[in-house]
Amino acid sequence: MEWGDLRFLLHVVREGSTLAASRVLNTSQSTVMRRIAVLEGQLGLSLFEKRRSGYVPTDTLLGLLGKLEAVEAAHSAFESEARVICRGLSGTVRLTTPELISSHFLKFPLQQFRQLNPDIRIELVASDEYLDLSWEADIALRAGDPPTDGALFGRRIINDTWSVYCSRAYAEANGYPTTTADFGKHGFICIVERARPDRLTEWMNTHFPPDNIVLRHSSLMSAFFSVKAGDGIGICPDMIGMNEPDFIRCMPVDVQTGKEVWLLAHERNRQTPRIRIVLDFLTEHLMKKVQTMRLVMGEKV
Amino acid sequence: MEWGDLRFLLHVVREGSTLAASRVLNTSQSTVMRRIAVLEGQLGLSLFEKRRSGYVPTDTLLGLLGKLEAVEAAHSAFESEARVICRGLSGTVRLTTPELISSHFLKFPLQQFRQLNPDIRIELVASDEYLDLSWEADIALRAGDPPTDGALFGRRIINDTWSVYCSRAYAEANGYPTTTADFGKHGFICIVERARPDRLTEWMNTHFPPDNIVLRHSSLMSAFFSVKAGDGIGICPDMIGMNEPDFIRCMPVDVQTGKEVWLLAHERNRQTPRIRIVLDFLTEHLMKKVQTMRLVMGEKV
DNA sequence: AGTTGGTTCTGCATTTTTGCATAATGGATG
DNA sequence: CATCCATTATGCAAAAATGCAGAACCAACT
Repeated sequence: MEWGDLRFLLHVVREGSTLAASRVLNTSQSTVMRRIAVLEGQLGLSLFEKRRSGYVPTDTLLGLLGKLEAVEAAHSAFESEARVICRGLSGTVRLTTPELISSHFLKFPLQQFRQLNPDIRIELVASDEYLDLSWEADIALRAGDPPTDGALFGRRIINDTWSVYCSRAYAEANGYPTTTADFGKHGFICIVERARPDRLTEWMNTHFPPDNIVLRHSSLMSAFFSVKAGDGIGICPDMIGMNEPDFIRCMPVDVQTGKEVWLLAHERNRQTPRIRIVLDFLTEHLMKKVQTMRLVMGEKV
Repeated sequence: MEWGDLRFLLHVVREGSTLAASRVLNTSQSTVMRRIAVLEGQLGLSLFEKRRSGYVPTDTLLGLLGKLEAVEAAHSAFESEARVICRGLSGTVRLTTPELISSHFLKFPLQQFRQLNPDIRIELVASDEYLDLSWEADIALRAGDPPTDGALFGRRIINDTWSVYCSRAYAEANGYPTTTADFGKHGFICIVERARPDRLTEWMNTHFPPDNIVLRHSSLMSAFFSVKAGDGIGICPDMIGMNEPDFIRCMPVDVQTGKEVWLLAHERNRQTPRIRIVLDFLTEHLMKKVQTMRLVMGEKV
């Protein structure tokens, strides 16, 4: 049996047709159909009920699904491990961080790092989703709940506090509020949550006057650039807002989210020299920034 | 990455060269070499040190070996499960037993069975090696140590006692011994063990006069046919010898091997109708045979 | 009833993979 | 030193797999 046929099988089960599966597999529909046919012949089993509306898995196939998924998991584990080894051999460190932190906060320090360490190549993955630190990335700078995964190690950088900010241009033109009582005279920029609203969303819904919301953005990133453009007033993590020279901090967002910013890596990389070098550099850089912020904001961060 | 390439990789690791691996894989040496080359390109890793004496795995590849073997195991599990399902759907019962028991002891009863149960197809696998009853076979009739695998169920048929036998033709020409004191006047057929000698081998080495050993066979099967042909005197399990009309039992082999004959199946097949039918039929048949043997040999069997 | 948009399945052309034959290399042996 | 036997690696022909185009079917919609 050709092992690759099982990849075709898996995708037809998942997508429901040879056509849809061919799109995922980046091949032609007739190829998928033929590979399934060959597999059925070799196993001596009917795996699908072929209909014009698609391929419907038989009970026989459903009974094999667990084993099939285990095959996929084993291949994924192999490929993941191969990628980890490949990165190690090439002297690459893969760093993941949210979009905003990536583009706004790390660009300059990473330029510095590259000058100091030309042998270490940092591959930056900007993603608002968490990456798996056992294989998808080596280091994460992430904001969120404190980590609970015992296989990770690292340090807490700062509490993830937020404040209301506007741009200098906006303030010069309109003034800026220092209490929520002043909100009525200003325009606001909202961040629309796709997921269930969290406490920050609730705070905005409670305090931003509904009639004064001039823009709604679907991501923090786009909201940030809208505030920076002077379109209105919005909320922003202090770690970003405090370090943006064009921003004026109006007032704190008085919410206990429990979120923190952490710099993390996988336990097995604790002794990996090139990963430690990047971690130590980032830690030093970030702690200096945090000290500066503490001078301004006190112990809350 | 083409999943099938990992099969090629695994076999090259195991066989030590693309040529040897091609034999196992039933393909050409150049195909194997090219598939490895493609895989190395895709992974961005050097997997082998290519020498004229063969392919030597790199440390990189050795580090991936565990994951690679897990891929193979996952595929094996899938294929095994598919075969089990296939057998079930076709109404086949796979019965395994040693060569001698198979050809000599079961041929007639299985003919009877087929007449009584035309809907159940028995696939007989004659093998002196144990087959895995979770997937390789459904039922085993095997002689050896009592089973310890908790996943198997079945019943003990008989103690695996042995005796010295000769053919009727031999006896008519030469008489036959009833004690080891008579051995000096006869020719003997030995079974040469490949593995470490067991108690039966020791018994033969102790009692068969070295100068009187006329033939040495590498398997019980060939020794059996040699005895039957009248070439000499040899040992044989009573379960076979007692049921061979052309054999004369000279004397018992006075050795406690601890071995027994068992009829076994996997616990998960306990309620599978077609497997139960075969089990019940064989049990009945074998217990009748055993009763007959007990009349002759007493409680030792 | 006709149209639309999804699907499966098939014939044929194109592309890719495989196999064959063989050159080249290196280690073991006489 | 020559020979033998193992191997890897490569060019080219053959075989197999794939992709394309389209027929046929079916359900949903107008």
